Amino acid sequence: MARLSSPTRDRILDAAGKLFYAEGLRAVSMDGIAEAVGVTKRTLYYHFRSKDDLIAAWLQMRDQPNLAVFQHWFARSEGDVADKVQAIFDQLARAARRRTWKGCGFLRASVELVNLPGHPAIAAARAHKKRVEAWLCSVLREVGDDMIAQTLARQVILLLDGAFAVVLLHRDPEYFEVAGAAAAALIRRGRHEILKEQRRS
Amino acid sequence: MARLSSPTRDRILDAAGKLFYAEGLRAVSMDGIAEAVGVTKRTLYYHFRSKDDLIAAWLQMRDQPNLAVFQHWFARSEGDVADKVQAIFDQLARAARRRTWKGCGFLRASVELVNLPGHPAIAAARAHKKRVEAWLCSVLREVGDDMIAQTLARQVILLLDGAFAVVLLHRDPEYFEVAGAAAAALIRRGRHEILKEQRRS
DNA sequence: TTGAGTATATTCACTGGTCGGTATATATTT
DNA sequence: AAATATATACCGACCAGTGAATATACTCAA
Repeated sequence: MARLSSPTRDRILDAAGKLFYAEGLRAVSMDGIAEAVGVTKRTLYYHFRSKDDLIAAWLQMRDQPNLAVFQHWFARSEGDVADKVQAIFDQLARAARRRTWKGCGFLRASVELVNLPGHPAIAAARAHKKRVEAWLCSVLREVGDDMIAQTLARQVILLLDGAFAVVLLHRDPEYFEVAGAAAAALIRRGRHEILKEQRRS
Repeated sequence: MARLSSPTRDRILDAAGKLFYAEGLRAVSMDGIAEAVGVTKRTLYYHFRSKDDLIAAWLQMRDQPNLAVFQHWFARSEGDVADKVQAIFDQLARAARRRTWKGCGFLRASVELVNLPGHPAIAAARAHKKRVEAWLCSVLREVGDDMIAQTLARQVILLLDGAFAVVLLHRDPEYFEVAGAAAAALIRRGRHEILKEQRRS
């Protein structure tokens, strides 16, 4: 039986993930992955039951690190919450200038697997995006009550994923900055409404 | 030589488009399309040079009608510009409740063809999204000057495409409503800034 | 310490099926 | 007869996945 962790398994996940992100899930064959890892295709099927399993394992593996990058960018930056959220978009604009940048692997997977609604990779993508949304909600809690924070978190997520899609299409990182400005404006407006309510009471 | 228009050609485009939208570009084979049209595969290749050509022709054909739907929803609705833009999101929320809804075909094509940057379908998708953005810019011109209108148009596009992506992932049409509220808020804020400047002068 | 036995890990060679695309022939229309 | 349009049958390449054999590493009794 294959173990849950082994050097070979990690090498497979790493190489396969790079290929999936660079070329797309369906554009990458198991033969191609095997060659990239320097291993026979049979070894792939020793460590993973199927290609679909490998895809899902890759996305599950990326969940925590991806969220950690957002949290890092947020924590490192100066200013109020709106500034810190905007900093995430600025960093993404920088990343998107690299030729190797190809958008969000989770969103892309959900598009490529749109005809397989029960695919485990889609569940992984959903879980990841919900974790990001929940984290945003927690840091936006200082702006307003639960409902305001939740709505703002959703709006930020919409701008974030919108920028992923639009920048991938037009290859124009400026959209990340425009999205960041919109996110900051919405957050400040949320805070503003609270101040208005405080004055009222 | 194949003509630019013929009943058979139209039937192919129609059936192929439905399949592409429902299943994804790579998940649909030319054999499958031929069977759906009720025609031999050879006939497909008489009317279209390749599968890639067929994909591009489908997206080019969808450009104008898709934009027209947005314009129709905008024109039919009551209220100011912010309300009318929000109405587009509300209508999309309604559409997304259908089981057959699968997001935006243009965005999905750009994701599926991410490893073929020069693909004609990507050019078609870019042109379509830019046309939508330009139209939004023209209707937002009444809110502020060219720069304000352009920024707002981009922010609306970001929320629109973000909602396409997020709703496709979570299958939760509510995100369209949240996105519409954000778009309306940003537009009203744009108008508000103008009023402030007018007061100042 | 060694050697038999066992679980783990990997290789080679292969399969059935699907894919995009085509060579050739044949209708149908002008 | 010439141009347009469709059908039959086929090709080589690629794809996900597998059967059988083998190498490596660990376990434990003599």
